[in-house]
Amino acid sequence: MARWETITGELREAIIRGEIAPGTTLPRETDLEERYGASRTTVRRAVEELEAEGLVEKVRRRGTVVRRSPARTRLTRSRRVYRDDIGYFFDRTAQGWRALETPTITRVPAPADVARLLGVEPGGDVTARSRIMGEPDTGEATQVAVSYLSPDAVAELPVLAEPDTGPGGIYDRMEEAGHSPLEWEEAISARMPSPEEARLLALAPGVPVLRIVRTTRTPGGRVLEVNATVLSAERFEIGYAIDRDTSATP
Amino acid sequence: MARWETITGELREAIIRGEIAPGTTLPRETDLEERYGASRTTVRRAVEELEAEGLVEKVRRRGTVVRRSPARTRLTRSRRVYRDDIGYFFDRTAQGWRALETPTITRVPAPADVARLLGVEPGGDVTARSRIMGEPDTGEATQVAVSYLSPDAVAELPVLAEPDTGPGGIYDRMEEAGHSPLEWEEAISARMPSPEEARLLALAPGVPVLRIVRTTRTPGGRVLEVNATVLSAERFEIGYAIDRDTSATP
DNA sequence: CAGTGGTCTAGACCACAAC
DNA sequence: TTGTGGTCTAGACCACTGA
Repeated sequence: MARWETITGELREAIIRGEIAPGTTLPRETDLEERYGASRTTVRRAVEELEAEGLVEKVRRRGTVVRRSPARTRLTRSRRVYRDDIGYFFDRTAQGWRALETPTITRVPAPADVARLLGVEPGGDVTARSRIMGEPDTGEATQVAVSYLSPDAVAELPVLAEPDTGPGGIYDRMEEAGHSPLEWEEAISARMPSPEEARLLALAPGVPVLRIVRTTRTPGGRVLEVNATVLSAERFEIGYAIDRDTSATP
Repeated sequence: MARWETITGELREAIIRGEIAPGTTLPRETDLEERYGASRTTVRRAVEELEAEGLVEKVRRRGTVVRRSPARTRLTRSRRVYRDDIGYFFDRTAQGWRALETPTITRVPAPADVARLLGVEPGGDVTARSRIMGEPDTGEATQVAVSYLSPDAVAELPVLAEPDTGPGGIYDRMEEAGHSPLEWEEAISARMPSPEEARLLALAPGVPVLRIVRTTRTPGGRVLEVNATVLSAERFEIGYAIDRDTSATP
């Protein structure tokens, strides 16, 4: 085992056992050098590992602070989609967030999974409607939502590529155009953020993002839109209840 | 901007644009030193960043390889729990995996969120049933599932702390003891793996894990068990369909 | 404004695995 | 076998920010 791994291990154990409490700092780097008889590089390598695991955060002039995990906000995914006068919504708990600005319309290379769903070649440009959602009061960003539009859908309904799509948004426009009732499904995964996502969402190092991909289909099964929402995995979890299939219980 | 950030940025862009194709290698470290006129430390710092983002993987004697993301397997969460002769199951697609060994019973400090659900003090020891699930053929581990048992439940039903809990497993034992029908809910989040999880699941650096936490309650709302399943976020996604609440549509 | 972490250099030897 | 990345040293100067 490398020297730095030994140091990482001892520090990690002390943190998990609570000997170094959340909010307090690890010994400063020069102290760790002395304690372990290692060079600064080695000590820093050891602490970098803890940072990548999301256990500590380095703060200039203060030291390496043991992170306290914030309580996660639960998003309760509706297993039914609801709508009100404004439009469709997919989450009973999302009412507190608002788009912080008008959607940005760009043409971007579709991510591999989105390209597959939209049926365009990987790396091909598609129209994207990007929104940053957050707390209206503080301006704090909590989610980055990008809606990738099928080229066919944009050709049929150019309004989908306008910043303002009118009452009810893109889904109402699609349904008015004869694609009613739309069908949706969602998939949840996670990955490390891009540097831009980390900046927008103010993510600490070592914090992954949850990615919710919602696919919109016509009743015939044609994909009109893929919405990818990215949010801090440290601050959010996605919950749902499970119904018992009583008919099958012996 | 630090010199290493510049290097990271250029390499990242080349990777995303496909100029350095998945499966091929970045220039070797000595070449990067020369190209950027930087020391080895600086070059390595730049590449470490790409590794932490999950974009590249370092392979000895071969070089720094651009990773190709494996296709994700979709777990379709049932919104209903089913059961057959074996017991309850929560996923229509999980049939291919089997426990690779008998459950390990240990007493471990409950993770903070689990402690909260079980109503024990943070850091307090609870009984844990740990299972490694995987491909029966290859022995490859795909999921680590730990079932944390409420102290009350173990006191009432000591069999829950036995490796073999009999036909139907712990849920059948609980229901036989009068807690029928059990109720479940799930929450999905993500985090970076512990070193042990990374080893067990053979995770590359920069790959987070999905964590599915399922809570088992009595009809009266008492929490009997919390099951935490951890799986590679790169190899799995969790999907579900969304039903339309037709009654509410105008 | 001083002390913390951040960046960078130049050089050395090691360990592993693909060739 | 040997070239790749892995580890480690000793030392220097910088930049930010909280005491």
